[in-house]
Amino acid sequence: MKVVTLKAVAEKAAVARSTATHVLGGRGDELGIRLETQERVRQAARELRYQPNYLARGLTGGATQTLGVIWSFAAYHPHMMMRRELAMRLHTRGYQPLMADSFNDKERVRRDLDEFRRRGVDGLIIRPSSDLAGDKGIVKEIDRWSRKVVVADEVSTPLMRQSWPAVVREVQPAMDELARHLAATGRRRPGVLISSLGGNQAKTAAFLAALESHGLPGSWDQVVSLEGLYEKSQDDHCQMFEEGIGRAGLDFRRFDALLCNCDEGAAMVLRACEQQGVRVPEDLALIGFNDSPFCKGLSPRLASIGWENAKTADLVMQLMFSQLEGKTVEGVRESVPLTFQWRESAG
Amino acid sequence: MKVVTLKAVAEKAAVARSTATHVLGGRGDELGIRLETQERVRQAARELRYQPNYLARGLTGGATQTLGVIWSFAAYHPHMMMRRELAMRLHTRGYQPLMADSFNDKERVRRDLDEFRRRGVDGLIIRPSSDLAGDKGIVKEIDRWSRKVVVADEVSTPLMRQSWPAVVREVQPAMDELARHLAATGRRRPGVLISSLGGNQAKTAAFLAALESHGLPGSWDQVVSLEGLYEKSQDDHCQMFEEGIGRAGLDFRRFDALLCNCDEGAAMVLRACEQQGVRVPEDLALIGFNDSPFCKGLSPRLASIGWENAKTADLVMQLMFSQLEGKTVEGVRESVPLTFQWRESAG
DNA sequence: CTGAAAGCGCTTACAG
DNA sequence: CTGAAAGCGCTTACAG
Repeated sequence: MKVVTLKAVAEKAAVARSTATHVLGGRGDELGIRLETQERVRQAARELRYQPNYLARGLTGGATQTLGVIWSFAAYHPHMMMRRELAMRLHTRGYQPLMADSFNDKERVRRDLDEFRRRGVDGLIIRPSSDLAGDKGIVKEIDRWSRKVVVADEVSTPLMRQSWPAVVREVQPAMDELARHLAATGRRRPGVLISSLGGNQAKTAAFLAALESHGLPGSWDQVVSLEGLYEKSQDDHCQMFEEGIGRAGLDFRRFDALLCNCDEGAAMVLRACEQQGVRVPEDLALIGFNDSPFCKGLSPRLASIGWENAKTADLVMQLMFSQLEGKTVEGVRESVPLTFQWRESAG
Repeated sequence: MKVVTLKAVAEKAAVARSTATHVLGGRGDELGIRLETQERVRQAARELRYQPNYLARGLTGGATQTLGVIWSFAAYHPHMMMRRELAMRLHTRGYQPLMADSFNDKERVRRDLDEFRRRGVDGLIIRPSSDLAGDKGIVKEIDRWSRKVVVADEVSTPLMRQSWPAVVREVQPAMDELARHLAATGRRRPGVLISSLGGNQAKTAAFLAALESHGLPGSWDQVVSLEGLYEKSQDDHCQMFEEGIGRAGLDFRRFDALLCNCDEGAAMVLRACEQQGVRVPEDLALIGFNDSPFCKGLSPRLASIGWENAKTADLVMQLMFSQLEGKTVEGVRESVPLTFQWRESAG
C-alpha cells in the first residue's frame, strides 16, 4: 500500500525527476530525450504501477484530470440522462467530472466557476440558460476559460457573439417533422400546452413556425400556458399539469392536435381526455416532449420529441478532448437536431 | 483576479502562516492562541476574501472538501434522484462530490476507491451491491477508509459483520403495508412479476413473507421472472417488460394482485391487461416499484413502493458530517423504511 | 539531451 | 503562545 511517487519511478529508471515527468507527460520526443531512456522510464512507471497525484499536479500547473460541468440538472429525465452520459464518457477517459447544479442562478454559477478554478479543473462544460448567457459578468468569466464547451438549446445573441466552441441542440428540425406529420394526417386545429412561457418560448415559436410552413394555423392564440404553477411543484410535473388543467378548465375538443412541453404534461392530458370523452389519437393527436422512457408505457404510446443525448455527449467530448490535446476549436459549432419520435398517440 | 493565498492573509494579520492556518482551521482555542490574534486573522481572511486552495491542502494532509460516492446509478429514476439529493446536500455544505458509477463491477470499484484516495477525498459514501459486500478484498479496502457511510438495501452478512456506519433501507415495512392492504381488500391470488431474480430476490422474499403473515399465499410459485431479458435493454425497462410479457405468454387472469419490480414493468402489465380484458383494479390490483413520477400519469394511477430518498440522503449527510467533525459513529445503523404509496391501481 | 533547483499553497511537527 | 523550517508530489524554467 506504499504510495508510488514520481521520485520512485525516476530512481528506478535512474533519471532525474524532471526527465521522468517529461517522458510521462508525452514531451519526450519533443525534448529529444533518447528513446531508450524514454522506454526505461515508461517501463519503471508500469512496473511500479505509478499513478500521478493529481493534487500535486494541479498545484504546479499540470492537469488534474478533472472537468467542471455546469448544467441545470433539474429532476427532469433528459437532464439526468445527460448528466449520466457525460459522466460515463468522462470516466472512461480517466476524467472526474465536478458537476454543479447551478439552477441557472447567476451567483451560484459565479461561485462554482470560481471553485472549479481553485480546484484546478482542466476545462469547463457549461449549458448556460439564455438568462446566464445574457449576463456580461458571467460571459466574461466563461471567456477566461481556455478550454470549454458550451451546450446551447437556442442560439442566443451573447453566445453567437462569442467564438466559444459549442454544441447547439436544434429544435426546429423536430418541429418541422412533427408539423409535416400533422398536416399529412389531416389535422387542422393544432395547439400547444406549456407549463409556463419561460424556457418554452423557443420551442413553442419553432413549432408555430413549422405549422405555418406546412399550411396550418400557427399563431400564439393556439398556445395555452399554465403559468404560475411551476414554482409550486418543481419536481412533480404530473401534479403540476393536473392542477393546471383543472384550474384552467381546459376543454380538449378545442384542438385536434396538441404538443405539450413535457411528457408528464401529455400524460395528464391523456387522462383528462379520457374523462372528457376525447379519443387519442382519433380526435386528438397528442405529442409530449423529452421522450421519457415511460412514453412507451402509456396507452396509447406517447409520441414525443427526443433530445439525442448520446450524440450530444459525444460531440461535447470531441470538442473538449480536442482542446485538451492542444488543438484549437475556436468558433466550431456542432449542431444536434432533436427528433420527432412517432408513436400511436400522434395518429 | 489575483489569487489570495494564506500567505497574504498571514501578512495582513501580521502573524506567521502557521498561526493563520491554525486559526482558520478552528484550532485557535485549542492551541491557546490569543483571541485578539485570532480575530485579526479571521478579519484579514474575510477582507481579502481568502479561499483556501484545496489542492495544496489535500497535498499536505488537510481536507479537500471532496467526498467520494460509489453507487450504481443505473438509468433508473430513484438512483438518479438519489444522486441529485446527495449532490445538492453536499454542495450546500461546500463539498464537491466525486461520483463514480461503478456498475457493481469489482474491478471498477477498486479503481475508483484508489482514485478517490489519490485525489485526497475526505470521506466515502458507498452503496455496495450484495455482490460487492461479499468480496473480501473490497471489504478490506472500504474498511481502510476512516470516514465512510454505507447505504444498504439489505443487511447482507459481510456488512453486518462490519461496524461501518450505515443507512439501511428497509423494504419489509412497505411490503407489510402492501400485504395488509391486499388482504383487507379481499385479494386471494397475489403474484409477483420481476425482470430477473438478481437484485430482486430480497424484495420478493420480503413480499412473500408479508403475504403469509397476513394470511395470504406466499410461495415462490407465485413469482414470475422474465429472466434473461435484462442484458438486452438495460435502460429501456418498458420494452424489456413488453417483450418479456409477450414471450412468456402471460395471462393476467391468473392473479388478482400483482407486484412488479419496477413501475415501467407495471405500466406494461397495465397495457397487457387492457388487451386481455383484465380490469385494473377491479380484477387485478397492480403495484409498481420505485414510485416514479409518472405513476400519477397513468390511468388508473399506479400504486408503488417509494424509496424515501430525501430522508436517506439526510441520514447519510448526518452520519458523514458527524465523522468529518471528528465524532465517532462506529456501528451506528440508521434505518429508512420504504413506503407503500397507495393509488387507484391498488384498488 | 539531462539534471539540480525553485516553487505551487498549504499543514504539521518542532523550536523558542 | 508564536514563528521558522521542512515537506507533500509534482512541473517548469534554467543551467550545463
